[in-house]
Amino acid sequence: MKTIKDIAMEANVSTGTVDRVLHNRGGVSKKTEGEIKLLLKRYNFKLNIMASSLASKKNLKIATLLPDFNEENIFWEAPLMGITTAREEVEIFGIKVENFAFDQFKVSTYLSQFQALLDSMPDGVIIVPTFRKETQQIVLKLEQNNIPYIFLNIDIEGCKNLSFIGQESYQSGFLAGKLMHLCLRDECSVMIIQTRSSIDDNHAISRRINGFTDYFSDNKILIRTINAHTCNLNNINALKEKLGSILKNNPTIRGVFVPNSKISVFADCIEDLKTQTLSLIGFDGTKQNVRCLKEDKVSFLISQKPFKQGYKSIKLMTNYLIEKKQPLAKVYSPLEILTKENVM
Amino acid sequence: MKTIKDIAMEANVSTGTVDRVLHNRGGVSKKTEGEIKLLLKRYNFKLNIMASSLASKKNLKIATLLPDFNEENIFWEAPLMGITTAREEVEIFGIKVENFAFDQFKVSTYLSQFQALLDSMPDGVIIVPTFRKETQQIVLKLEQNNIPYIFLNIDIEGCKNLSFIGQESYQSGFLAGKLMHLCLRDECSVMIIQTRSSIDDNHAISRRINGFTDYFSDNKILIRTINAHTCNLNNINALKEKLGSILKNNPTIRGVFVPNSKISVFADCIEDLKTQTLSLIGFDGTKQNVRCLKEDKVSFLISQKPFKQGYKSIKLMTNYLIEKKQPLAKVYSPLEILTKENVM
DNA sequence: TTTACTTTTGTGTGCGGACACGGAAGTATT
DNA sequence: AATACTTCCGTGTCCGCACACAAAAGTAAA
Repeated sequence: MKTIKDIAMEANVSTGTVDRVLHNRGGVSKKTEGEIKLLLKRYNFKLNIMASSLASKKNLKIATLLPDFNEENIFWEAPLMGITTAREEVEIFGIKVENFAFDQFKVSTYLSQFQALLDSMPDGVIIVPTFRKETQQIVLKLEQNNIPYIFLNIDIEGCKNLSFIGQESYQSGFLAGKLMHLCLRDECSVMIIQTRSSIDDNHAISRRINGFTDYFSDNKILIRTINAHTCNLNNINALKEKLGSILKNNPTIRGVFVPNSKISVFADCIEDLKTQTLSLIGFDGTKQNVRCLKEDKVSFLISQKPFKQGYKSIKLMTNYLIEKKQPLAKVYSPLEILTKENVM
Repeated sequence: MKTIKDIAMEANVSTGTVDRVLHNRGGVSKKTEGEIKLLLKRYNFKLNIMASSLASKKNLKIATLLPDFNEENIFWEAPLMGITTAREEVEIFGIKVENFAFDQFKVSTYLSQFQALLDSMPDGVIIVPTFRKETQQIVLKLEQNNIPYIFLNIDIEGCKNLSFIGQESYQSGFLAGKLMHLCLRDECSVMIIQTRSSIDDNHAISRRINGFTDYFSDNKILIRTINAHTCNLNNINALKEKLGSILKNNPTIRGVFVPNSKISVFADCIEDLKTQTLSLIGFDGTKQNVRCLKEDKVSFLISQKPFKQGYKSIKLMTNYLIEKKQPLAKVYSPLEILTKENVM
């Protein structure tokens, strides 16, 4: 492994000059710069990251902006854990990670937390762009400050984000269709439960539904889908009543598809109704969902490995900040199929 | 973050003494050693790996012993790629990785390649213990030389291996049973194809079969299983003939279960036979198997993420060698379900 | 040619730790 | 008390790089 000193000797210059070329610090004549770059290429020179980050002592900071989580909405815990794991791995490179959390039901907190984030002067930002319009303003400020940013979990087109890390929504719905089809016998109908709330405003949910229904039409499988719209997930009794009446009015329903991460709520409701046997398919391996899987209330979950996504976001940003490694524009997580027999 | 210097100052000793304590180099009085260890604990002192490996310049070496791969048997390519990826990540820590490959059909190459490995004086070894008896001798030599070793993919009980990285075979068969059940309608039979060869001598295959059949008995599902034994996978015509006659004699067969990674071979045979529609379930996402998945010849593959396993083996060994981090005794890969809709 | 200034290059120090070496303190022997 | 050891501990150098500072070389104006 060649060192800077080696290169410098061979180019008949000092290490300082090589250093300047390596970091585009300027102040080097065209001629020597050319010679040095040639040698660098010839030997495929790689900086020794250990020595480099040891010497630099520059403290880079990555800031994250994620929805917060609580008992009811535990989904966002996983990405944060991934971020925390990655944080420990990169802190040795002199990289600090600071997390900001907002209430995904209150736009105002999104904006205020972003302001706090911006005030902390980060060198890179990981962001879950929950609100489309507000995100436009936000990224503008980031771009003004020349701060690179990565979208996590939710994608918004037309931004200059370094990368998007998440799921192929359409395909995940398509996969759900396949699994649902396997669970069903003969002719029957499937209920698709949609939750009307601002947070589902991102297109991911509708893309999942499209993928789901397309699976059946693409494969020429006749099936009736019944769309159920629910609003308040907290009012369990109202929910039960609503679901109960739908199931009663549609006795051919054999499958339930929930295109968001809340299937456990419905699974628990339906369990109590104890009508016909149903196959439930939903998304994300949250604790509650996994419990339902184990209790045979849910047949399949499709997970996007949120832990991994969080982890990756930090790693990619780190690689970009330290080594200027440009990540892929879209980093899609594999679609993981969870069922009773392969969880944990 | 406290440094050695900080600790030394607070203990009124020099950095050298702290260093001696940290590395158990001896030559420190009980009294001062106690004081220093107290401070180390109090501040939860962590060595700066960057500085540490930069200064040490000790070149640790990890050697691997895996079956080789070729056109017919491509499975072992994936772990090796994982190892190669990890190699790049750890070489900065001054760790070299050297790979040795043996012919999994020839015990003699296993032993001779091990000898070559041993001659290279590695500091840690990753090994796929394909042959049970010979492995007993091998690990003895490793233990004599105080070389830690990790079992990859195949587990052998009663050895002092640092860790085993692989799959829960029984559970993976059980999962296969579940998926097979989903694919089947009504009463029918399932053919289990076993390949008689010395390499399947490890218990993993039989555990998979046990898990598979247990799924049906545990869930009180009546199903008939037909065991087909094949020997030579190279003689395609003989294979076709054999499978063809079995299928003809057992017209109720609707599912085919192949408990090793060779399902593509059978899938291609059966395709040509074009008898009844069958659901095929097998293991491992090799190129050929994935092709069959895409061509709808195979319904499901259960993958053990061999790339990841290889990757992890190097990382775990590195952590052990550098930071003396003891890995878990058993590191089980999650059982990944692959189907047409979620590959790639 | 001298002076003033800009461009280009060299040098030195420190990041945190590993380890060789030498020296001080303590113990045993004569 | 002098000598010979052993035990214990401090110092200095180097690892490969970043960066501030100094110095040299080149250029332009007087």
